Amino acid sequence: MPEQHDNRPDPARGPQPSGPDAQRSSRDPGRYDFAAIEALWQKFWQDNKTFRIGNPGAPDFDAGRPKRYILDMFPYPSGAGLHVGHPLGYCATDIYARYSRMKGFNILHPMGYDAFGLPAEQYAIETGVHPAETTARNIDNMRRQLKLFGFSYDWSREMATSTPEYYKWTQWIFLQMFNSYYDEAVWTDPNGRLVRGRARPIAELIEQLEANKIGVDDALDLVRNPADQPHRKWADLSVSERDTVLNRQRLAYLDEVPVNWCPALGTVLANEEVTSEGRSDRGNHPVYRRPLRQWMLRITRYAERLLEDLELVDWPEPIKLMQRNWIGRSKGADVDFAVASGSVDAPVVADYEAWTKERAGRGLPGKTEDFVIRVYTTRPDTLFGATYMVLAPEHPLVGRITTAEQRADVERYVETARHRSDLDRTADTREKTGVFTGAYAINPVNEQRIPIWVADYVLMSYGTGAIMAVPAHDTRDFEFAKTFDLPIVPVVQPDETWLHEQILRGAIDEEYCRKIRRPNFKEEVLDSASRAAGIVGGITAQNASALIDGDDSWINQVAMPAYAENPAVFSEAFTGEGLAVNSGTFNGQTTAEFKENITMWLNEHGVGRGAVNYKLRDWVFTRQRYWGEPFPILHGPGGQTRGLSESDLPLELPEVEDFKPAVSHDKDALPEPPLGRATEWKTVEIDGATWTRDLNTMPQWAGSCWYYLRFIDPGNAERFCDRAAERYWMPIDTYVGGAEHAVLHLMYARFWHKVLYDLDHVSTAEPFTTLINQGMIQSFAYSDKRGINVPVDEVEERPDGTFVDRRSGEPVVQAIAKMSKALKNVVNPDDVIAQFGADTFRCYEMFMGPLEASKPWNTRDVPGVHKLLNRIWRLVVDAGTNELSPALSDDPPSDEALRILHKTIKKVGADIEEFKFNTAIGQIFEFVNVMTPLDKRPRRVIETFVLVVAPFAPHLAEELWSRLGHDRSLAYEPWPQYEERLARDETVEIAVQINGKVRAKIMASADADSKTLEEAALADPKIRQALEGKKIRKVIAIPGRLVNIVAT
RNA sequence: GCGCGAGUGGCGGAAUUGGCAGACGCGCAGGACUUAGGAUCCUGUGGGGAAACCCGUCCCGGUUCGAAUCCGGGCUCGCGCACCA
Repeated sequence: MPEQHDNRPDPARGPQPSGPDAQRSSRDPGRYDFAAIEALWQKFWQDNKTFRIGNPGAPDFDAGRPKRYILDMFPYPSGAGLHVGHPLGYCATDIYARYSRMKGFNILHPMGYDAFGLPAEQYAIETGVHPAETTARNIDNMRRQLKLFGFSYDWSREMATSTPEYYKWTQWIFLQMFNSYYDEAVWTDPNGRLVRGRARPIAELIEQLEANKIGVDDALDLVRNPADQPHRKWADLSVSERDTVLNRQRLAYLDEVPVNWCPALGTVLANEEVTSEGRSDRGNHPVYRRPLRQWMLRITRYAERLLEDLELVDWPEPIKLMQRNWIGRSKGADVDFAVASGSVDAPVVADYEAWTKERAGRGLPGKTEDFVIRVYTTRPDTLFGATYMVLAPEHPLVGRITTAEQRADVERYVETARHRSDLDRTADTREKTGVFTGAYAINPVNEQRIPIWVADYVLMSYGTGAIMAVPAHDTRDFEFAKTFDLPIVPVVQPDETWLHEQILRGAIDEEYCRKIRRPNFKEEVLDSASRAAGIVGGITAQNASALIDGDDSWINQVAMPAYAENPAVFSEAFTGEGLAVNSGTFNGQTTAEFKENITMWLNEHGVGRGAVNYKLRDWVFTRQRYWGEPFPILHGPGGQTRGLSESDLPLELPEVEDFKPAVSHDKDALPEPPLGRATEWKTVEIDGATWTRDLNTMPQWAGSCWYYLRFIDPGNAERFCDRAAERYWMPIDTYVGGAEHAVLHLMYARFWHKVLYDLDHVSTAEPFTTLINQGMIQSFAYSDKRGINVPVDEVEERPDGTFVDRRSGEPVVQAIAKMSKALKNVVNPDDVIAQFGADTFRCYEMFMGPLEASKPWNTRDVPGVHKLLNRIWRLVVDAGTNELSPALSDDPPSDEALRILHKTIKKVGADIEEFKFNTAIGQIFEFVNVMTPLDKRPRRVIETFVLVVAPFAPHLAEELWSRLGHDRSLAYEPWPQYEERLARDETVEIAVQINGKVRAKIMASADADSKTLEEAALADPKIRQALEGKKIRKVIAIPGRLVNIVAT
């Protein structure tokens, strides 16, 4: 707890207003001079370090108090500064923090800057100004703006991710990942939960390798049980082989992954930056998909835990759902398909019978043989319907199994696919393309030879990059099979409702019917359906309803046979569940039974097993940029990698003259990132050998993955943060930010946190207990009849509610949109504060509506809130004299005054706890509405009310508190208590309904029971009149609410 | 296409989660005080009707004594994912 703040500012000595206001102030000495008041108190808070908080162990720190860690998502210091959207969340957390302080919590409420990033670098490329310089300037401006709002941050903890003191620890955490592997064993975590798998120091793995408890196979993958499997010993491996083995286990590892490479821009582009023509969004240069050696983070190992632990946090359900979808867990089976003998020159299963015999009883091998295609499916129950296979164009087997006759076609196809961007491949058109490889595989369940195709609708990045195609029951396979005339065998009986709907919707593929020379198929089906249902004249609008309501036998007589004969005549595949058909001994089983049984069968025969898959991919962690954290890594002469030791951190960003990426017109040229120009920095001599530094930088997410930990102990030079302080402050109780970070930032930060947790560096499994997403602040935008945007401040509303361009008088139309320069509807917080003050800004944004909702800024509404603050001011200060208002009275407060006060304390407190600030301010309005007309205002009531207002309008509240005679800041005054008895009305109005319609209102005591209410209601003259001649059937009386009389 | 969320006066939004729809604010109308007001204060303000009353929470249907709220179907808007096998 900070010590008492006793330097009470004297308002008379505070900054004196000047300019046009000064004149008015001489006539209105006691007016609400927000500018002076806000400057005064901001200086006071700063001088007195009012909001500074220590850590456990500090002399003035009371560790006995409960804590709240209240955090905003920190901003990127852009050149444009804060827009009105930023402070929305900041105001909310500040109100909550100020309130919580008054409630007696120790509050950690810090602010900083996510300062590495592209805009500063882009600016440097264009102007030559160093990003550090731009960033520092932008931070200064943003700090200035943040301070204008009077946020109660502990500014001593301010920091930026781009300083070496900070990124030293970003690099350190990266090294933790580099020096760790994922051990799959189940363990009990420090919180007593059973968890499968955790990060462990890679030194532990090396120990086991050295002790020969773990071996290595020919492909340099781990052999877990070297006792009964052939393997190589660690001692016999070369340096680079060892490096490869470890690289495959590290949580931060190097891998060749396909990226969008633009040689002309000298950089990798995100999918979003590539046009559908496969060219760069900026500059229209060609883009190639090429494998590039990248740093990767093995987040996929954490997929299950990231999914499961969503149960531990209190987040908005939609955000949890987005994370679940992003992780994309699915359950199914891996199945091995042997490439058929004689179909290709490559090694194949010469003797399928012997091969199956050999596999039976042994389980699925960890790795596939050369001549085996492994697929993943969520529907192993449809295996009998797998009539062909598809490999992704990038699948390594494509080149090997393609027959000589098909080679030219396949190669051409693969090359085209390489040039299509991911975006294009997944674009809406989705026309199915593909080429037959000439090879066949054997379906393990029925030993049928099925053709193997290459098609780009199969993605190398999901599952195994190969699928078994079941055209009858998968939408994509269905389309593909129809395009290329592949057989479609139904193996799941569609349910009647589905068939019913297909026929009635006329979902029959007429084009396909013409193709198979049955052009009248649709009519045939519909006719016989109608006939079976006893309807004459085919299916018309009237007859359709007869079909719906009538006899369903036509489904079994007509639709089922039509489907069984050829499912392709329908427009859609049946992808639902149902009973198995055409599936040998499995016929008749339900989908669920079948899945279970076939998985067992596959297991027994050594051709498959149950499997779980995730959409989540490992995180590409490399950027070919300058303005980011350098990797603390050295590359050796033999291609081996080594991490810097902790004592060599931070590895500082070198100075370079030119920030432009190296540009080339050779698509195969290797990129040289800007760091390559730091010739001195680039290389290091170790024992006579030359090692090279990694020339890439980390992505912008890196710094924000752990900043919340640094806030706990930002000055610590020995550790990323003090252990005891971490244990006290973590987890973050309340985290507020935009929903745009629902997936990436929040997922990445949770991942890093779990790694640190596994390695015993932090004490909680999850970093963010409660998450709140503030909505977007939109703005009205106006456009004239030519569609040209008209600046907001040039638009005038006319009495009839229409809008005109003030300059031309032409009508304009109003729309609600994001704020943007192009729409000329940006609102600058600096302007609003200058005109109305920070307290007004804070209250206005909170009053706009629910925090989570997107809502339009409407400058017209701001004066209303300003007026509220003005009225509060005048409850205390006399406008004419600048003295305390003569209406303030020391007489005992009236019941009315007490009731509104206690109601207000109760409502505002409850609303703040629930982040419902809009209704809290509504209640403050009500208090002022009741208090204003009173000619005697009880001083104690007003004083208490000032405390209630303080979290929302802290400058105003401090000033009034001070004028009311208090000599210390109210920041740590206890939040007032309310008495339930006083917060309740004694008598309430009760609505009396007859048959649900209000017919009368009666006054009753608030705690009158049902019986009393019923009697009072029936005694009411209006009710008696309305009930005349009617019989009362029932009376429902809800105490405190209403009475409903049911009468006929 | 799949998933999620939301539709309430002229506008922003309330409604104890099934109990008087429209709290509070803006805007608008009228009034008071003022040399003046973009200040302040008071009154009114969902629609229709002279009134008694009637109609009203996107639309249609249902459950219930009672529905903005729950259920079924549909429409519109916003967001997320998008050939994930």
